[in-house]
Formats: sequence, C-alpha cells, structure tokens
Amino acid sequence: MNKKLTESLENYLETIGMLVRENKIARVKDISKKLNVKNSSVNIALNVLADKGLIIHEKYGYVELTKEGQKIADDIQYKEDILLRFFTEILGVDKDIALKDACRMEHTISDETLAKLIFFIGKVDKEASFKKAIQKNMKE
Amino acid sequence: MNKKLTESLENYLETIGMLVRENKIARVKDISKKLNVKNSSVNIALNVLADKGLIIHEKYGYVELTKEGQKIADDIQYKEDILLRFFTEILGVDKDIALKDACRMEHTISDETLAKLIFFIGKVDKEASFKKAIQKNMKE
DNA sequence: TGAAAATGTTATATTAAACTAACTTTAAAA
DNA sequence: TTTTAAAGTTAGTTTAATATAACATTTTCA
Repeated sequence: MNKKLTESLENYLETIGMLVRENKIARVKDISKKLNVKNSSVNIALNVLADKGLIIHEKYGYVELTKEGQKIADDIQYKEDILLRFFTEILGVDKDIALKDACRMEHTISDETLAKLIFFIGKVDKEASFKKAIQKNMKE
Repeated sequence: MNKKLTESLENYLETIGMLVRENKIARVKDISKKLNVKNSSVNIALNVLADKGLIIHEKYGYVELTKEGQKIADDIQYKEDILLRFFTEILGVDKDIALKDACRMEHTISDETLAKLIFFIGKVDKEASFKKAIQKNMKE
C-alpha cells in the first residue's frame, strides 16, 4: 500500500509541515517560494499527495496535512535535524553547507544508520570525556 | 562547462570504473547487470557520457573512461569509501546497509562535509584515546 | 463596488531515465 | 562455415518532475 515516496514528494510534505508550523497555514505560493518551483508544479504535486491521502487541499484553499502526511513530514524533519546536528556539532561543518547536505541526505539515510547516528550523538552529549575528546580532536 | 552530472550518470561512471578495475574491461551487459537496468538504458546513458567526453565507446565495443571520466569515477568511489568507513567503523552499521546508504549519499555529500568527515576518521584512527573513547561508547 | 493585482489552476511541452520490442552485429558451436 | 545464441543498438512508450502560457478565482484598494 504505502509505496515509498519520491524525494520530490517528500520535500513537498516536509515544506508543508514547516509552513504550517511557522505560519499556521500553507498556501501554494508559499510552497513554490520555499522550493523554488512554479505554482503549477506545486499544484501537480499536491494532487499526487492528495490522491495518496497525505494532504487535504480544496481548490483555491489552504493545504493541510492528514495525520499520515504529518507523520511522514515529521519523520523527514527529524532525519534532517539529526544529520544537521551531526554535521555542525560533531564535524564542525558550516551551518549553511550542513543544512544543504542534510536536506538531501534526509531522503536516503536508512533507519538503521539513523538509529546509530542518534545513539552516537546521544553518547557525545551525555559522556563528558567523550565530548571532550571530540572537541579536542576536531580542532584544526 | 562542466555541468554537474545526474546521480544516474554518476552511477554509470562509477560502475564502469569498478568493472575496469575488476575485469580490465567493461561491456554493456556487465554494466546493465550491476545496475539492474536493461541494455537499452545503458546504451542511452553511454551516449550521453560519450557526448560529455567522459567515456569512449565504439559501437559493439568495450567501454573506456577518458581521463576526465576516470577522475569523476574515482572521486565518487572515494566518497563512497569514506562514507562506508564512517558507517561501519565508527557507527557500527551493518555492512550491507552501510554500503546501500553510502551508495546513495556519495552523490549528495558536499566537499566541505566530506573533508570534515575525512578529518574525523583520520583523528579516530590516529589518536588512541579518541579511538578508545568511541569504541567504549558505541557498544550497546 | 468594481477594476487591477495576486494567487491558483489547467493544458501543453520538455527533459531525464527507465522500459519493451524489433532489429543488427558479433561470438559460439554443430 | 553456416546457423544459432548472445550481446548490443535503435525506435518508440511511459513516468516523474519540472516549465510556460492561458485561464479562473480571490483579494485588495481607489
């Protein structure tokens, strides 16, 4: 049933989630602006997502996530956050670059690798000696 | 000039490089087998790569990388290796899953993040105390 | 409130990457 | 050495994701 979404559709869902969080509502224009695509492209994607039961979109109205769509959007956002934290806090990558990388890798990282990464970040946070070792060693 | 390649074309280049390394030669059938696509799809991709000056492919003959094509293939392979090492040696991800992840992320990781990751892996290898801290902490 | 601007939608086209089916060339083997 | 099998190529189709252009609806404000 739940066939895997394309990277593009995942990005639409994630963006809708972000807009609703930030502005309470998501409009076609806001989505096209965030994703740098045209309104017509957004419309087509919205039709696909609505067919899959992931959003609700009445003509000329706002866009809303269904419970299932929300879950997927949150899941992607979570992956992005974890990747972003790893890149910035542990590797020391510049924030803009780290975000760009996270935004692409969030679509491909497996659940297994994500779980290990979460565990790793958790350890670094919790264990003072470990954290110290990383901070010391990651200085240029 | 050098417009960025698509993920698909990068995979073709990488696969050709791998085949030449393993078998000395790369044939259409070998490529289609490795990538799980049809010969006709390979042919189309080879024409594109040849147009871009990245491979040499005479009709019914073997496929070779040009100097430029080789450089790109090596670059992608290198990224894969680094990601694979990070996933397996540091995070402790299962090898098959780690490889699958690396094969997808190798197309999206930025040079900056890659450099930091290389630095990180290097530190872990070199500094005994750091290595010990990671091994100790990454146990379940 | 009615005209102009902004926003949203639909129809149609393009590009990339795959496919199937038909055909050609090369290699193998009877 | 001819025939058959394997490999490679080409033509035409499909799908996903974008775009442009034309049209429709809503919103704004003079």
